[in-house]
Amino acid sequence: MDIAQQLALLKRGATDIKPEDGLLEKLKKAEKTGKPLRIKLGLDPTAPDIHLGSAVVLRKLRQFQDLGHEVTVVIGDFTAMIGDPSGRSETRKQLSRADVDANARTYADQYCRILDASRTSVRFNSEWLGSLNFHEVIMLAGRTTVAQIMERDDFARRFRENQTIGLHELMYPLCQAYDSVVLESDVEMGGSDQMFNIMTGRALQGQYGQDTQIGLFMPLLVGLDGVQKMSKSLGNYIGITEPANTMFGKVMSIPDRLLRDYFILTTDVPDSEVEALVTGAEQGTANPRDVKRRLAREIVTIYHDAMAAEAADEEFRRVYSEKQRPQEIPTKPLPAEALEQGAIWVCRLLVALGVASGTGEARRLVQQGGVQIEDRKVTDAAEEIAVADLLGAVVRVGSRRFVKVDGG
RNA sequence: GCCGGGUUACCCGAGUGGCCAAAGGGGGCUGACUGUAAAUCAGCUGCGGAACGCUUCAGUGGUUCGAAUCCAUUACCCGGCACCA
Repeated sequence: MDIAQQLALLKRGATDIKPEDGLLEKLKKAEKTGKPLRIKLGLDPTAPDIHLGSAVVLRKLRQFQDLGHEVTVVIGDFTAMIGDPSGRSETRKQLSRADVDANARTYADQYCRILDASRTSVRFNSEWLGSLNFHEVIMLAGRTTVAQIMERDDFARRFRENQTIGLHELMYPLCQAYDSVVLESDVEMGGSDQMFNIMTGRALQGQYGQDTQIGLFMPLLVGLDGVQKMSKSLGNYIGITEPANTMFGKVMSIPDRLLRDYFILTTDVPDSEVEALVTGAEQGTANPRDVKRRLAREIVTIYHDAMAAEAADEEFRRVYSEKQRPQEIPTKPLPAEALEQGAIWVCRLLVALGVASGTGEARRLVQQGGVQIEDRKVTDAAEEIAVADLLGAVVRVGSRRFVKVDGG
């Protein structure tokens, strides 16, 4: 692959590269010297679950690796004690050593599904930040100015609005920047919210007389709700370890307007093809549902395999397009009370099967016509169901929840 | 330490003595429709076998026939000021 092609590949999906022509320079340098580039990614040790959103950056790193470069993942265990002030108002809680280690292990299990482990090293930034003495810290702080640090949007805003800014928070960008100095990184990746921190790294490297890193920024992937960024805590995420069927279904539930972003950021489908697919969906020459199915298959193939994707697609069509039962239905035993009395109140049954949290909710489901027992819609919320009608029967709640009653 | 503001359901947030199980929005759930678990529209969304009852508005204790609402107090959060320099 020549350099122009490499550049095009690496630029795909990126929101920003700073400086713009820096990446080209770096690639040229690597080719000339034969030395791989060092790509750095800082990770927060608090949230170990990798989802499609966090995978956007990881997949970009993988592209670098496939081109022969080296990745260093920095676990910000030291900086976590400060808490990156970006955006959030509440101070982050401190993590114990054990928590950090446990989270890091979880990361390791997950990131190797995307990264090439042989070209990845993992470092904790407490390794070098933890041993700086106060004199060194002050000297480090002297490399920058208050005016520079206060350029950061959220600091500027908080200052303007008379909100508290801890002095230690001002040190955060400096810590992350120092990581880059220690690692002598060539490229630092991050979400678009990392702009300031990464550029501070670039400036600090210059202060230390190093070749300065460039920042490569990827957009934040919008979650299933179509509004907020994908995150575990908002529940609008697709985890990369989720079962194929779940993953497929979740992809099918994204709003149509996110199709282009998802194709570009989460799959390897070539740009030209993405464009054709998406415009087809937008102009009605292609069924958006089918375009989305294609997307879902691509994604499932990446994290499972082509066969699993095919099967998930089949299953989806079966259950949602043809309104049939899924292949596998979880089985639950018939509640004891039903056996004793020969019949059971529908609402109590739904609670016992775990599809309703209380009889109030169950009553609502029945009244709204969402409950079927063996293809018969239950309409009377007071109905008693005979045991004979229940053994081995499939209970359907809504369009996607199925439970089979144990046949005994 | 002082002064002020705050704490309401999954989340945000209205409510300042009865008409409050508590507006509105978000989220979730169900239905209709279809091109799909998209979009749109409609309903539901404290608990209970349910035109009745029960438990809720940070905790506790009061006032009152009656408290999310008034008083006292405790805890926590947010401001400001002071102390110290």
